[in-house]
Amino acid sequence: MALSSAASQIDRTLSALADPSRRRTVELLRERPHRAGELAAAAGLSPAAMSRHLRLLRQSGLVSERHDGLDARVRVYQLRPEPMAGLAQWLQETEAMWAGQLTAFKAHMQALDDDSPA
Amino acid sequence: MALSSAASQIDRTLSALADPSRRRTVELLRERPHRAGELAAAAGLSPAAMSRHLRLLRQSGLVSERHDGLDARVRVYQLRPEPMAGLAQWLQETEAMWAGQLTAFKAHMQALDDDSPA
DNA sequence: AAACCAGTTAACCAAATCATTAAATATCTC
DNA sequence: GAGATATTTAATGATTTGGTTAACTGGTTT
Repeated sequence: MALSSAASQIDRTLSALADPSRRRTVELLRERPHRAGELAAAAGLSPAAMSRHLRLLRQSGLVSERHDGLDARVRVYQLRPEPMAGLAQWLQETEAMWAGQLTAFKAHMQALDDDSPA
Repeated sequence: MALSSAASQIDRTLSALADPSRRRTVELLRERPHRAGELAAAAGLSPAAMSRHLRLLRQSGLVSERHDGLDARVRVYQLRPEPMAGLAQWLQETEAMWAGQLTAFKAHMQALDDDSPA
């Protein structure tokens, strides 16, 4: 199994998400795709700064870029599922040791969910 | 809900995990608690460097420290579940978005289907 | 008590990181 | 074609980060 490459992908994902501006950007993107300019404004950054963050997010595989159909100047960014899924899996491996505690926690959350109306 | 405080805890967790040496350390700790010296040797770091990483991991809430019962000089580090669970939950919110997009996609297809007939 | 051992802290340095401003690339609109 | 617009890239500078070595703190051993 290619553990080392998987590991370095986790590293890339984590260091990409470590920056608050990039994490904010990802949170915006998980609602829906956004234009680069929208992201810059919403994150309170200059277009240049956001562009650099987006390049890093692209290189880390967290986002994909496409050109808008109507106006080819605008670039639309979208979240890619793979790195997040990989990180989730890494976390699950970590959580295995807490199986007992987590089972209790999940049972608690499940109980809360069950309270929610149909 | 205290989103901002929860957010900054996520930030602390992510930036703590972003460093490869610290991520390696966490991977060692998720098998079992370790002494500081063991962690330094296993991660290929000087005791001083590892000590600084452990301080940061402690401050971020990812690990707890205790003194060994027999030899009070040695410090045993252990993984704490809360920050990892918080990060897992944040990731789940992302997965919810995939489900949401899929739902939207299906709705879109449904709308097309409704247009199609006869 | 003297020497030793586990670990942390302090001071210092090199490398990485992030924002900013200015210039460059396309692309659109008139 | 002449601007305006959306975004990226380059150059620069300040801040942060991670490692090293050397001193320091407690605790142990003999």
